[in-house]
Amino acid sequence: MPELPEVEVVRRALQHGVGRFLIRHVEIRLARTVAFPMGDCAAFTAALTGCQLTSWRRRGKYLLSQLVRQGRPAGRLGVHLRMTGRFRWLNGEDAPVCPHTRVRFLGDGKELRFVDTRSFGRMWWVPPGTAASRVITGLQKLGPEPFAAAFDGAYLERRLRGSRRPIKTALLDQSVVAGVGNIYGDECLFLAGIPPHVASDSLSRGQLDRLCGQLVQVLASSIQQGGTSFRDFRDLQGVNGNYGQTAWVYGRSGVPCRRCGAPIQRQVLGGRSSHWCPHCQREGG
DNA sequence: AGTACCATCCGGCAGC
DNA sequence: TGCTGCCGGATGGTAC
Repeated sequence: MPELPEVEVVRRALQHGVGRFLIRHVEIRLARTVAFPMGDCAAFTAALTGCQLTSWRRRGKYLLSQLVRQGRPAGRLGVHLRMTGRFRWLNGEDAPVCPHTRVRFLGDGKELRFVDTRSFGRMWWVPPGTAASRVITGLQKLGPEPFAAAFDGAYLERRLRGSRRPIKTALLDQSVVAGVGNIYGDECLFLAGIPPHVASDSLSRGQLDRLCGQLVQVLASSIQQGGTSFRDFRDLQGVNGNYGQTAWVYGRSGVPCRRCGAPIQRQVLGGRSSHWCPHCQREGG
């Protein structure tokens, strides 16, 4: 369930908190976690042993770290947290290895640990000189970053022209815009006053402008809060968030809208549950 | 081509 | 208390 803001918060913590520790040993406790080289834990382990994880960048919900061995580029490490994946940074301290520990990067009394309850999270080693998208296929059809200048109402109008599918389904489509999941999809539709079920191509330019604006705002504010707007999120120290942000509609079906008191509706769209206020989100509104 | 729909992966948890 | 079914990102397949 980490979406763009949570992944960005993790990226920043990895970038600034973990630093360049030297990986002396890699322990893969669940082989399935390694998506490339698929089924070859030894190759993955060999590729990362002796490396430092230097800069971390984010694309959509993917994390990419530059690997450096003895001062030379040694490929990259890609990570997708999926729903329950999280990193734990152990700087000298001891922590029992829980049963959901999937991968351990160890070195000099420090450890970067990947813990993933439902084990859907994935890691890829991108060999030097290889385009990341050749190994991490999900990167290929990723749409623009919400914070990119190219993402605006005009872009959405163009991209969604002729599409009859619900706007909520389009928002979750990573090829339309990268990084939006169910929570922020519902929240930005509420903030923009648009019901989730309306056909994508029936929205006016003004509505699409508003939708873009609200999406950018809600993502930015969540990053600012530390990405703690959803209950399972933990920082690198394993500490649960401060619930800085409360959802307007997500997960609130049946309870009164925080703004107008009308009962929040729930509807399945594209196989995913959507939550919305029938009063604050009206067609044409 | 665009889209809908399904199963898959997995464990926590709500509801009976 | 113990079972069943729901839930969810992304992918890959089928079907229209």
